[in-house]
Amino acid sequence: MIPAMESSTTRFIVEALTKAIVEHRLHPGSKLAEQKLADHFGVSRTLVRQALFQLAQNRLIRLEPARGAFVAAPSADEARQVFAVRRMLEAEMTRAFVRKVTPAKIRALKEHVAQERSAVEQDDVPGRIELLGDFHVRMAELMDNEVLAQLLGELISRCALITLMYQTTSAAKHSNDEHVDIIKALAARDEPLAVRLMDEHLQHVEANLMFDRKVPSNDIAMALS
Amino acid sequence: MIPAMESSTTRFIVEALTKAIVEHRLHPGSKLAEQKLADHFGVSRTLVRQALFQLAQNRLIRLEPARGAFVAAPSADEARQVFAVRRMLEAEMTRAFVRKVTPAKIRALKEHVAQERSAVEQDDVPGRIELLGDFHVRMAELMDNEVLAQLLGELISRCALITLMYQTTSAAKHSNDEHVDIIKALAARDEPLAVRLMDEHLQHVEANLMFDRKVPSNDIAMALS
DNA sequence: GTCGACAGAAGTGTATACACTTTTTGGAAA
DNA sequence: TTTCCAAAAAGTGTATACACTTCTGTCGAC
Repeated sequence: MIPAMESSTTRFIVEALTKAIVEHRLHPGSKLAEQKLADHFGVSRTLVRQALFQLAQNRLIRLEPARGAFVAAPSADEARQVFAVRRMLEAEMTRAFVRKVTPAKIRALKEHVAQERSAVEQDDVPGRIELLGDFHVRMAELMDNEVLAQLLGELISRCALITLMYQTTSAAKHSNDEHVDIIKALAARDEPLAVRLMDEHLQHVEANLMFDRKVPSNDIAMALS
Repeated sequence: MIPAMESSTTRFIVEALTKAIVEHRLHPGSKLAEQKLADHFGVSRTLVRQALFQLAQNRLIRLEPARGAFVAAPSADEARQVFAVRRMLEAEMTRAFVRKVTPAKIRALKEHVAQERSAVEQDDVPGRIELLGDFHVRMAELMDNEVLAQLLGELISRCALITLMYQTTSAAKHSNDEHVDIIKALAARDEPLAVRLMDEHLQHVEANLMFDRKVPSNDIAMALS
């Protein structure tokens, strides 16, 4: 390990693991053994541990004392809470967005939705999940509020895990359609409609989750390769 | 260091440092040298580093590569963003609270406000800051949404740092009074009024910050500009 | 006197060592 | 075969070692 690697090594590990978890290559409940991860990334356990601590703060993994790290398996109850917070935050975000809307912003959102559509149509599951979530982050970014964007990003990471645990494939197209409708309302500066559509959209996403589905457990070497 | 200390040692360090930062015993910009902290807490740098990483994720400190950790000094712009997010989140939280209000919840809030008042009257600055912030966290907790409570808690920690950097003493009493008014509106189940009061309250808190006050910063460039 | 270079000190970044805990395993007893 | 227990293996938690970077202060060139 070259020391001048800027310490963003940890960040790299965090992102690789986040991606693997969010894209479901690492299943909820899987054990993340430090030495195995260290070997895989070619670093010492030190850096892996730092990364695991960060992931634990993001609630993507669970750390059990003296037992190790496990990919988080959010309960249905936690899922409901996360969605409740998202609805609160995004309702107001939508309001604020309408008040500050510009043609350029609408264009940016439309472009994003087009990408979504193509991912949905190609049945690109990981890409689809990421893009459908990013729609909401993109809105936050367009409001020039990094704090909001980052917070929402974290919430949506948690949602992605939940979504991938529970979401049916058929719901994706529906989400994409709803995004289109939301943009129309935003462009029309119809605040009540936009807020209502956003709220209903999030309720639909939540309602379509299948909380009774069973989740498998798997091995890390395969998922990260 | 006894190994069976459960690894909550790190948590202890995080909390001690958080308290010190939020109570302004560590000034924004101060350097946090790992070995000094390690000596102070009687542990190795390993645990201190873990704690510093966590604090960095909470935005209470800033980590500069190869240079070390410094107590964060949120910019006025960041303060505005944080408050914008709080207003979004808490407006909706207030709405939801009104819909789920019970006499017991009102009683809990009233009790809390009484504590606030006593801290304000005794000029207990750290206690006052903590309690005034906790009012909002308490509301979140009363809604049985841990995710919301924790998120708001983090936001308010950041606000506490901002507040302590910028808030005038006189504003505290005002905040306390506004909390009383909010509770009245909640008890009366007057949703529009409660939401409006909460929004105005947060705007007042923000407006009363003195962004032009010179902060005791170690950053020479800023101090001399 | 000012500037720059260099040596040492101080400090961070990563790896490794070691103590302790949990899990696994192998076999003996029932 | 099943159950239980002990010993080994594997794994986590913390401390320490060492390489590298940044800072500081001195000394010589100008």
